[in-house]
Parts: sequence; structure tokens; C-alpha cells
Amino acid sequence: MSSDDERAEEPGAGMPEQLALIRETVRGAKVPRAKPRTWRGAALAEELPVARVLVNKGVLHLDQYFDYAVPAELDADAQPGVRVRVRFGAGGRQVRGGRREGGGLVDGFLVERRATSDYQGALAALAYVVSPEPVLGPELLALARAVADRYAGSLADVVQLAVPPRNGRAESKPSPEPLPPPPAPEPATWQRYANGPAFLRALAEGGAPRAVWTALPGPHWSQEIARAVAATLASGRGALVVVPDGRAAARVDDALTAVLGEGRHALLTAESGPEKRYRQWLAVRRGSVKAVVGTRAAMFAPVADLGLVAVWDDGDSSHSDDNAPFPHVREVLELRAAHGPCGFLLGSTGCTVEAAQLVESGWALPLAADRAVLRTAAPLIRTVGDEQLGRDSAARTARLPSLAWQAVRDGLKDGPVLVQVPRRGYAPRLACERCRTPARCRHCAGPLRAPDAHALDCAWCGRSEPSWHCENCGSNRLRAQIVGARRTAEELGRAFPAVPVRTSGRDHVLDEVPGTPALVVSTPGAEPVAEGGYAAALLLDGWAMLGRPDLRAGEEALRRWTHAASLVRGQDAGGTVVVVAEPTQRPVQALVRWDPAGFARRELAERAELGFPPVSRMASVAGPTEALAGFLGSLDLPAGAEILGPVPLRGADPGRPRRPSDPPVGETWERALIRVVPGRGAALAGALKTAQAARTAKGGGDPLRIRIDPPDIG
DNA sequence: AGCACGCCGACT
DNA sequence: GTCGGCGTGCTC
Repeated sequence: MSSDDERAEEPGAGMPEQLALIRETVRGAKVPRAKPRTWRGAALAEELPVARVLVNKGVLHLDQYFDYAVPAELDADAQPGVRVRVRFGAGGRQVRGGRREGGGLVDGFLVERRATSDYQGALAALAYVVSPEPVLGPELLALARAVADRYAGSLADVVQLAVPPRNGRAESKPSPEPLPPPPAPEPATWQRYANGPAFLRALAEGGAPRAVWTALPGPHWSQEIARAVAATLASGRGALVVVPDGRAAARVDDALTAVLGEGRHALLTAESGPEKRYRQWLAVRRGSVKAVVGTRAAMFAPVADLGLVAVWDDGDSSHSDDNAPFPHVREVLELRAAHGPCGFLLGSTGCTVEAAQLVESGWALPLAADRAVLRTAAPLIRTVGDEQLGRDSAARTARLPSLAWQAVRDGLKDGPVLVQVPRRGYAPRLACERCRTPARCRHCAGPLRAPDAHALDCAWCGRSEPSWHCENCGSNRLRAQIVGARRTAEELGRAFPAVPVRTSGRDHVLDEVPGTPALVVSTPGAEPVAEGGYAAALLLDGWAMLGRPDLRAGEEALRRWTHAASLVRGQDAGGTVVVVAEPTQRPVQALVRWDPAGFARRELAERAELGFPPVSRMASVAGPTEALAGFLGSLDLPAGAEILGPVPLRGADPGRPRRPSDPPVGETWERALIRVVPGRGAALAGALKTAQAARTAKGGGDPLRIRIDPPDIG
């Protein structure tokens, strides 16, 4: 630094180390001698005396870096990626007639060391380096930046999700020595999939295959994931697996131990507690451990030489982060796979529309078993619809069709029987009373809702619908769908008094049940695994699932049914599933045929036609009425963008847990949806971010909630 | 977000 | 004169 120093004309500038960069000296002429500071007089680092810092200070900076001077004594520790503390704030500015220490100490990450700064003013010095551990390396930073861009969020927010809080004790312990790559594993049960062995081989040879894997029902999936990880490790690269919850993580953890032995992988879940979790994370960051399984936050795990990213059950809502900017595991892992030569494995017994799109677009290849293999692995599915329910005299008395009784009775003869009951608190969706076709807006195809007894309007664009009639059958009668099946489960228990009844639900989740006869009553997602598989399952939540006023209702119902039915023995072992739902419904038919991928493909085609996500990309913006209107007016949207609404945001349905997307209690908010054609997602995110940045800069008070890919678009 | 600056009106 | 209202703008 010398001739290109921007302040070459300032006093003291000719001298290298100097305080040229430091505020006190620069405008020194105007002011009386500065009060000494602790670091005053200390020399700056000789090489690269400027530190670019990502300051952790709320929304205000919106992805700005701030430059600080590096004192010589911090030179060695102040490396890119370390946590630092700096003075930041208006109080730190030059004050006429005297100087202040002002500006509180705030946390930040040192992002880069540079020779010069392009900041016009004088630089303050780094206060101190919190620890020399480089936690935010260049790759993780680049990932965080990509995620922030994709979700119109701030870099600081993403970094907060990506880097766990520091724990001194964990940091001071050395991580173990890395082990040499293991041998490539045998394909084992991957043989059941036509392309399974080839997929493993590609990973083991250092390739980057990308697959959407429709997993066969049954317990083998965790071991199959472990083998994909082992194959990747064999190539000398690292692997990352993200699963929806701690139970699934524990299963994959066990499978990895079985396939790889101890010491080759880390388990990153909230359940292990902050210190242990940070220790594991550090072992990954330091390259001691090259395989990771974990829940959501693990999607950012800084695995070295990443050769495989895998997500299990991408339709599970816990894969969507509930902190701004709400990144989704599948999307983040896509970004990671696209970044380098890295394989991608999306596995599920079901199939999301997004997964179908990955195949449809050619980005990933399908990895599925032949139908013959599937037929023996999957249970026999039988349906009981409303009409049948009405005709069935046994059903009228016991509120359960005789077919269901029979399946339970038969099942209990040689094993446990699963009964899936709905959770409370689903808002009903409006559908044609005669044919059950969902009632949709004729302008934007959003779902209709009934704010009061005799009015209909669209939940997306707000247009009222005075004369609805069913587009499918012409009927003009609507029905709202509701259920109450929990009692039915209780009745079942009373009907089989000799059999133990176990329940598994939100507050009391069972992990596993023995293979002996028992009734296992569970809400969706909390189903225990049964030793040897369930003999039968009864799915009682048909209308509750399909009746939800959500674009994903059908997909979600099928996903939950498929998940429960996957725990039942195969048809060759007599496994039977009875689903109480209208057999003409598409999700029900897809379950009967066990064709989740086909269902998702059709759903995808339909959404393309209607302009729904994920074929078009949507964003939601919510906030107080005027603030929202102003924001929408200031948007510089890409061509072809469409604003739907705004409409008043409905309060949470009673019984539904509060979501982060809900407005503060007592406030009325509005929400607009913005959709763009495929390929304009990045432009949309960019426009939203720019407008948001302009708003914050102007000090526009009320915060607006921006969400790309909103999960609940009615 | 804080926090300080600064440009107006009512007080000593 | 000078104290203090809060409207603007900046933070390396």
C-alpha cells in the first residue's frame, strides 16, 4: 500500500503501516489531539491491511460489507472466515469538539483480506478476532450468497442459518485424524432398482449422477442411502444427507455405522445439544469427517470435496426452514450440486411435484423399481368411499365400513395394525358437492373461499365470484369438507378389548413398536416403525387431507398415505391397507396403483397449464395495507410478471399452530402473490430484493414479509 | 436499528 | 442566546 492509497494526500499517508487508515489521524488537523485508545499507535498489518467484514446487524445493511483496518497484532489470526468483533454504529463517527469510542461492539465474519479499501472515509480497526477458527470459508460464503439471491434474502440472515453459534469448549478440542477412503460398497438392496448399481458405481468412480429416487416401501431406504454415501467416500469425496426429523436421522446414522463403521460420519441434529453439535460441525469443517447426516440446518454443512448431496422425503414440511429467508433443503442442495461435480439424490416413497419437475426438465434421472418388484413390496390397497359408507349398514352404526373392520380384525391375527387419524385444525376447502372438483377462480385459478355464508371470493386475487358453478359437472352446490375420525379410533380400541392400543402423536411420538398384535393409532408423520412391518393399516383421514384449502392438498394426502402404507408388509406377506376416501379422487387412485411419480407428473402438467408453481415461480409479499401497496408500486418486475391481489390475510384457523408467516396478533395484513414465467425466478427475486433494499434505506417503517416459493398459497 | 446531526419554536 | 422537538441520514 502506498501510491495507490486513496488518501495519499492526507497527513501521514506516506508511511506504510500507518495510521493513515485510522480515523484519528486523518482529520487530525481540524481537531485537537486525539484521546489515546488501546490500539493507538499500533502498526497495521504489513500485508493486506484491510479486512472486509460481514457485519451482523439486522436488516439494515442488506448484503453490504464493511472494511476495517487490521492491526499488526491481529494479522495472524485475522484470516478469511474467522469470527470478529468490530465497532459499528453512528456513535463511532467523528464528533466535533472531541472523540468518542461510541458504536457498540458487534459480531461479524471476516470475509476477505485486501490491500486497499474503496471506502472513502477512514477505517476503524478490528476490535478483536473472536477465534482463529475459519468458520465461514469461501465455499460456504458462496453458497450463502447463492441462497440469499435465490430467496431474495440478506446474506447475513443466511449465514446465521449456516454457521452454528460458537462454543469455546468444542473449538479447543482437536478433531480426529481423517480416515482413508473406504472400499466401494456392494449394491445390496440397490439391486432392486434397475439403475441402482449403476448409480452407486458412478458415485464411486467420482462422477456426479443426479437422481430422483422413488423408494420402494419398507425399511431398506436408510441402508440404501448409507451405501450411496459409502460409494461417494470411496471416490475420496464427501457426502451430505438431509432428512426431515431426528428419528430419520437416527436411522440413517445407524445405517452409516453399519456400512462404514465408527468415526467416518457426523450426525448433525438439534437433539445432540449445542456443544456436541458444534463439535461435530467443526469435525466436518476441518475435514476430519467427510460424511454427514442431519436435519434441515445440516443442508449448509461445510463438507469438504462434496461428491453427493441427498435429501430424504423432500415433501416433508420440516425441510422448509422457518427463519428468513425460508430456504428449502431440496433447493439448497440443488444449488450445491449444481456448483461443482457433485451427485444429487432425492429419495422418497412418494414424489413431490418439484421432484417430478427435476426429472421432466432432464436435470435428474428417475431411479425406480420395476412394477413387478413394486407389486410384491407394496401392500394391497383397498378403498372405501362415502357412498359405500352410506350404504353399509355396519358403517351407519359404528361409523366405520365393514371392510375396514374386517381388515383390522384380520390384521390383528398376525401383527400390529396402524390406524392413521387426522390432526386437528385443518381449514376446509370448498369443492363441488356432486363431483368434488375444487372450486377455483375463473380468472387466476386460485382457490375460492367463503368469507361469509353467501359470498365467494378468490384467496389469491380477491375477485368475488357471484355465480359459481362447477366447471366439471355444472352443479352449483358447494360443500366444505370436514371430519372427526379421532373418535372412530377410540371406538376401534373398544371393539378389540383384548388388544393393546398404543398412540403416537405430536407430543408423544413412538419410534418403534414390536411385531405383536396391537392397534397403533397415530397422526400423520408420527407413525412408528413396526418390527417386521404392520399387518394392516387403516387410513381414516381421507377428507381431512383432501379437504385442506391448499394447492398441495392432493399431493400431501398421497404423501402421507404412502408414508404410512410403506410401513405395512408387502402384498406377498399379506399386508393390506384400507383407505377411507372417495375412490374416484386422483390421489386415492394413485395410492391404489402405487404410482406417486405418475401422480406428480400429472399434477405438474396441470400446474403448468394453470400457471402454478413450481412451473411458474411465485413469491408472496405480506404486510400492512399501505406499506404493501407502496412496495408493489415501487417494484420493477420482469416482463410477464403478474401481481395477484392483494387480499386480506385470513387469521389463523383455530387449532392451527402459529406460523412465522402469520401477521402479528391483532394486526390486519394483506398479502399479494407475484408470479413469473419459468426462468424468471432469479429476476423476480432480484426485483424484490432491490425494492426491499430501497425501502429499508428510506427507513420505511413497517416490515414486509417476502417469501419466495410460499408454502401456503391457499 | 440506534444514534447524532441540524434546523425550527418557546424558554431564560 | 440556548434548550430541545423529532425529521434525515449514516454506520467501514
